Amino acid sequence: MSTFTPARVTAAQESWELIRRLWTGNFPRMAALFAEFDLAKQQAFALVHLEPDQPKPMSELAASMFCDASNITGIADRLEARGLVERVPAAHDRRVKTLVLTPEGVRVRAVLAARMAEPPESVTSLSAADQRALRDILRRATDGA
Amino acid sequence: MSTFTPARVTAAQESWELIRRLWTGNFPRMAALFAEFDLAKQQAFALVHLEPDQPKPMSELAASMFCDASNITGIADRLEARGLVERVPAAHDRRVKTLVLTPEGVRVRAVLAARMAEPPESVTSLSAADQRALRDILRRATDGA
DNA sequence: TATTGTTATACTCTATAACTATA
DNA sequence: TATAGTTATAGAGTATAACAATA
Repeated sequence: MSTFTPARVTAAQESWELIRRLWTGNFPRMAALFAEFDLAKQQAFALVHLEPDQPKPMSELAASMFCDASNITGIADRLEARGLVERVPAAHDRRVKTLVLTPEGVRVRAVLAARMAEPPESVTSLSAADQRALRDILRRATDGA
Repeated sequence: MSTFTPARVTAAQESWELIRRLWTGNFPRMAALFAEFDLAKQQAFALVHLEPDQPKPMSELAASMFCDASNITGIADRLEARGLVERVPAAHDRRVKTLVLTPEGVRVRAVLAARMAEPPESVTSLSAADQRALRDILRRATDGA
């Protein structure tokens, strides 16, 4: 165990610490991926949060990204300047602007999402039985959530 | 499954997606914790990366945090201004400056680390058997790493 | 010559508060 | 009045490049 956990650890605490380690261990891989597309981290996440043919209100994106709505303005500006996203006013409420992936945005998002979904070696190197058991337990854990 | 994963998913891919969901689901809790101590995210992480009575060279901290060394200057400045950290020149190499937790830094770090190590409800609500199985699989996954 | 930490620069992200246009 | 998005502001993090002190 590490720095981040006390001396006596429950199975839940140790699991959480190992999950943290698994996740943060992937920072370099993610950073390299974003750099490859010359996208800032939040731009990449915003892109992946958008789905093809599913206009998403900016306020909704802010909620998904756990940030204030005012931040989305700038992020959308930069993605729009790159031609990856378009602002489309909502029909039912003229205050709302939705974000829509452009064809280029759809392409970039597909690659980003696929690469981000690739499990790290720590997971793929588990036995098939462990992989299934891990999935089943995590399904139970995230069931209500 | 979500946005982030393709239609046909292996157990490893789904596990990875569920881990992502578990981790990002904790953003609000972490944000609230950092706000409680009036610390920016990276300041909190830097603090937790430091251990009592273990002077850490700034360059080493940069490596742990996967960021450029130049960023640590500002982060250390702000932690030092708060009285949580001190810069102590290394004896063996006068180019190196180490960061050391002050007594107050030790106290704050202890609380931060403990709270960050608390597993989310998704994990604690698993059966005891599932918690142990999860821990064992994750141990095997992160074994080499 | 190479390395550690600093500085300068330019950019991105962050929340808050004030504004606009709608509702 | 209330809400969606924008703008302005101030602060924080980010990498790059140039610099000082030291090795």
